[in-house]
Amino acid sequence: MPVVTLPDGSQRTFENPVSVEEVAASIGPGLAKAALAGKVDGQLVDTSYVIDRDVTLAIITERDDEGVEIIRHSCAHLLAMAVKELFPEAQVTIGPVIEDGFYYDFKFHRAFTPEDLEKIEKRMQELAKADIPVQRSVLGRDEAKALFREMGEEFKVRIIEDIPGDEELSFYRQGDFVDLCRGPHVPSTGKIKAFKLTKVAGAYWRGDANNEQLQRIYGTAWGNKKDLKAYLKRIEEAEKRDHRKLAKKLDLFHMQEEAPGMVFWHPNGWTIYQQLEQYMRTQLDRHGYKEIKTPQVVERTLWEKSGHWDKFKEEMFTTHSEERDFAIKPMNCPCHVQVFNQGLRSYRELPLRLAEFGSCHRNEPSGALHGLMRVRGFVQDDAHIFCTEDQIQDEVSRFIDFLHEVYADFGFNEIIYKLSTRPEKRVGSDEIWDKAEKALADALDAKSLPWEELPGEGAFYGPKIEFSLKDCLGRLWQCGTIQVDFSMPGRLGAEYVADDQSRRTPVMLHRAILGSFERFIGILIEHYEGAFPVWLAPTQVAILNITDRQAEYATELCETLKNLGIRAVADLRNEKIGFKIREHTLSKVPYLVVVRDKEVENRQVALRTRTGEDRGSISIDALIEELQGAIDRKGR
RNA sequence: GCCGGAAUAGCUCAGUCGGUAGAGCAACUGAUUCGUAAUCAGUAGGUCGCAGGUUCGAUUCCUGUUUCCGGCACCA
Repeated sequence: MPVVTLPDGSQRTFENPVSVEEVAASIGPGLAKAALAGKVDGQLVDTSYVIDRDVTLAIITERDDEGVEIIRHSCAHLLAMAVKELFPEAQVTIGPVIEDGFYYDFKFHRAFTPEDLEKIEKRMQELAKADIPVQRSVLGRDEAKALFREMGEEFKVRIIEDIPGDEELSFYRQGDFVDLCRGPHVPSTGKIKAFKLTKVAGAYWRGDANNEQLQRIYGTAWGNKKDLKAYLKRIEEAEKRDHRKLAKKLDLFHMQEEAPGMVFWHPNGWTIYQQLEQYMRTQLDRHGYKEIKTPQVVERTLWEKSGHWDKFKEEMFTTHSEERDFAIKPMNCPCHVQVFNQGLRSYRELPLRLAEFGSCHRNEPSGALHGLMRVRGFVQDDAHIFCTEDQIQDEVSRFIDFLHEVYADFGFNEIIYKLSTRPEKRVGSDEIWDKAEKALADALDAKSLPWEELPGEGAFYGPKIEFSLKDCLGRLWQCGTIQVDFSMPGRLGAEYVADDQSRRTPVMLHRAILGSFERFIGILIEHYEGAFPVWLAPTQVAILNITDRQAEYATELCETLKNLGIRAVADLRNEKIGFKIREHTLSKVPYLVVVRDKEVENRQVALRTRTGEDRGSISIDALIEELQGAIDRKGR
């Protein structure tokens, strides 16, 4: 006599074992129809699951996140079913749920075309409409292997071979299509109501570039049509924010064929870049860093000593002169150690924080390039802290404060923290790793910051914390990092004299807050949709006259503002005011100042913002106060 | 680097089932001095990414190549 406890605390007693579906039906026909799965004692199960003991049960519907996930997963199966019907020679592999959707990888002798995709989607719609029941079954390992081998599904056989022997193998059948799957799934294909195939792409079997390449079909699926529509809208919005498109509109930078992965900054973009650099320079100084500058072209031997040549020679740009090989620096750290190595260092100088806006070049694989987000030539807000092991935690703690301050100035308040710990292949004793990992974890804990551990993801030379920020669309961007390095100072002969007169090797902390300026600006463009906060805006205020009568006053006002360091322009063209307003609004100038005869007479300005807000006539002093207040607020 | 797609005027795009191309905006010229998101008229602008091939003829078809786009892999 199972007693089922529902989420509202109510209990139902049944005479005999009952299925989830039956429980739902006993509550109401609407729920029975909406039921996608059940959650029995916290475990997701199919609606066909039979309850034969006392349990807690929640009926999962499209309103639950888990319900949407199940729909996505089942939609992947529906996709595979449609593909197998239309292209019987295609082989199925895996079809997992991803953010906002799913994909399914197929082995097929040719690539799927967009027309294929249309056909497949159409077939999926028919199959969904047919409301085909989805049935779960359990098979023995040999039986299952034989089944798939018979169907010619070699990849499924390989997957089964990789599943630990003691695990139960469950299968889901809908019509003639069977797939190995953990489940749960929707009870019938009719529950899949809102989906769309989005793209085809190549993908490697098991994510390994050495394996054969498969055809991956991506799709999105939602609990209902409304959510699907909202999602498609969201994608459209994100496309409008594309920094590559906005860069053209706002004349920020360009890239061209002769310099792939390199940026040609235009005056507008370079203004933003300069604001960032000057801002970081001030901040670094305030936080006890010394700025340095090191060479761009450094002999290969140094990269051999640092260990980079071995691992990254393919990705380094090289050149030569007078029989010697050089590399254009891909990173700054070895050069910073050279600066540290000049003269005999004392423990009293530690921690020594050396910062550089170091221009680096990496010959990234062509397929990786992506606007400003992944480039071959970039500049980091890079710094290296030379310190003792005992100073690690305090330095990390200071760094996190510094980083929070900077991110807040850009309006990024949601930050994700990840701690990557020792990988299998590494240098340094376990004792040192214990200490370093603990120092990083303690620094995070001391600030009560939530963090996730990524075991084995640390660099071979030490553990690291990675800081990701969330933009206004909820996308995550990893920007900041602090990495402990036990290896390079030793390799490059860094030493200091300790208080007991012994010579010791310092620990080096690699750290960056923005990451690369290029990428960070790319993120900012998308985050602000090109409407930069006043402190970063290429033009902060545009002064517009109505007729020539106000030209002199407008010019004078523009000069006054410029003398205060405000980026002002006077637009004196013989154009209608509406035209000028439209142009400057489209170029997202934060403040528009209109001067009419009345303003000239009263030495005032009529203020309008780029959002269309009319602030009326104010004095010049009030304008200056407004502008400077906005500049000082930064992105906060 | 791998798979697929794309490349036409400064920008956004149309077009040619093989007969050397067109729109809007921008630019330029002229007129207009016009109170808060587009004044009117005119002019000019393209070896249709690059290199080969097929063809009487290629921007169009084929091959190669470069770059970009979407994924995958990579990311010191």
